[in-house]
Amino acid sequence: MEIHQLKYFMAIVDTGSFSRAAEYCNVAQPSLSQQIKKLESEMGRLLFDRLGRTIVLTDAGKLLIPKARSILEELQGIKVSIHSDIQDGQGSLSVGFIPTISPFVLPNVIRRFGQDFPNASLEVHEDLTEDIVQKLVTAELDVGITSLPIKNKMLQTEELLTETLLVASSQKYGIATQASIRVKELEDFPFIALNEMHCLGEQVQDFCYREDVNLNIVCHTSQLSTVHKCVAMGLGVSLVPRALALSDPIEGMSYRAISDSLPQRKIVATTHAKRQLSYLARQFIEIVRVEYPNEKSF
Amino acid sequence: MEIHQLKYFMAIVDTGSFSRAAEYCNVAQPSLSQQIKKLESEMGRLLFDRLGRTIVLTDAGKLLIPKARSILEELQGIKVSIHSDIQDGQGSLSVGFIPTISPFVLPNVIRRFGQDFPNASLEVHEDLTEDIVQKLVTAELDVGITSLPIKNKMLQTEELLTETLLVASSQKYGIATQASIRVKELEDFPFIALNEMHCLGEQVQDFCYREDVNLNIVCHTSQLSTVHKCVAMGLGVSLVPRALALSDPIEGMSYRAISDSLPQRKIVATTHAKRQLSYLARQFIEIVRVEYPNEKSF
DNA sequence: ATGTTTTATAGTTATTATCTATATGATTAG
DNA sequence: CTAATCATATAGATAATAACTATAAAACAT
Repeated sequence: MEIHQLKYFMAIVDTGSFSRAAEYCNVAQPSLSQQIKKLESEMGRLLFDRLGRTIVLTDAGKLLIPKARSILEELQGIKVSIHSDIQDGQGSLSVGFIPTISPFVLPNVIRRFGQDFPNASLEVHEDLTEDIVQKLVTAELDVGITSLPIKNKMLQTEELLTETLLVASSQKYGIATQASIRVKELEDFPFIALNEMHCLGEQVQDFCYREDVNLNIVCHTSQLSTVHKCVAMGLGVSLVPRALALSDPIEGMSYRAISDSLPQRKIVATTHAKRQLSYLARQFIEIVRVEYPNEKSF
Repeated sequence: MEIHQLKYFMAIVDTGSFSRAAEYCNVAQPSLSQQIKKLESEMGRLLFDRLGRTIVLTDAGKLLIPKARSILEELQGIKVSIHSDIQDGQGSLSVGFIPTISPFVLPNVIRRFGQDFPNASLEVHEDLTEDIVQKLVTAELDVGITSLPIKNKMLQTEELLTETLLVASSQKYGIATQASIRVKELEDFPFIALNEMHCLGEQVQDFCYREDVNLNIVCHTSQLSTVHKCVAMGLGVSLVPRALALSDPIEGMSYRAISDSLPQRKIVATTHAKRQLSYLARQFIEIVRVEYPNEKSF
């Protein structure tokens, strides 16, 4: 059964004749005769009784009408309907965050996305950069919110913001109240380090290496929140993302910028270079950009 | 947009690859590549992202899946569904009765048909033979319940029964109580005649002409029920269908067969010779055959 | 009867889906 | 890092098929 056969059938039904239907369909009349004959033989029943000059629907023909009409309408509407479904935010999106970003942005982003796209289904993964990269490559994820560098050349990144790392410390250390903090002063305090499995841990290491700072690391933890708590307990100081200070500040702690050299990380939306970004993905990235904590300055 | 394109699309979705889908569809792989490309260009959107070895659905692709599946299933089911709709008695039927039949059979036939085919829509016309013939020819009617002769050669008839005409009279006349009635005796009583516009009127005339009976017609009416009432009032006798006596006998009247020559009319189902009889039409004819009043004998 | 109209059939042409062969590009193995 | 392998895309040829032209057959109108 072919669509043009159903079209011809409906045209004959609507016009009441093969000839007029042929004209309407811009084909020659014998084409209709042939195609209807095919349709009839496929259905195993006549669709029309040919009474010489006039034709009449058989019972099978009558019953075919609503079905044929429905199929043609459905087909007709597909293109437009997909277009509007997309604008409607229908669809699914699978995104990944690294653990040193998700705590600050995930809640707001999920809420906002849910508000803006109630018909979309969102799947969120929290993973280390490495795993996110892998899942982006295999298309398990549509978008990854990570920090640079992303070295996989299958992927492309879109910069969202540059995030400063601030010196976090409790009041116990003088660094909390100094007029300004210089890089080299980091050596003077015990340091709470994030495990290198996190890109943030690496980034801090790299920064210190570049700045020739020899940290006095007294603790390695695998979670940023643990780092934060350790600092709050006065076990040492650390370098933490500005967003942490904005989103989850702990009472009595100070978060201060270094005056002579800013440690920074670039937050990016990472996607597969060969995949076209879906509408939802683009909108999601914009939501992250907007919802990323960014109010006051330090 | 063509059906095979949707089939290929779904096969690719189901198998996850062009090659496997091609195998599944029993076509070569390039055919799929081409047809999907066509589909994509018609939709104005990519359906798959080609990531080298693997492919991933785009958002448009994901949204197409349910629509394509629904259309294919609908198409798939059409043949069977029409078949079962017909067995289900779905459809419409337009039938005609002549006025000298309808009073006896219409009510029962309509009731029975409605019970047997609750999903069918029945349209009943009461018309003179001539009009029924015309409407059968133009296919306004599917079936006509008439009496012979039907001379139009576009039509065919199927015999339902042979109906005897009985001598109807009131007790006023001796004919009501005689041991037997002979044709010639009809001349001895005033006769109530049905207008010749009715085939029954003609049939009575013809019968009398053949039997060389000279009726003493005292009244011409255009309705059988009027004939009946006139006879009941003792204005004369008449020849009426057996079914009238069975269906609407009037208290105190006699309905008796002629002993030496039976006037009869053949009741037939008339249909267009070139139209195939629908299932409903066949069933309808059988219902008329069964429901036609036929209990006792006279 | 004759001309007109409508559908069906026959044979041909044109379209187009499919095929084979091969290129391109990506992942896997050595 | 190169070679082998696997998957999709492209090119050109072939085959299937829908469409065409011409004409027949049938039915209706004049």
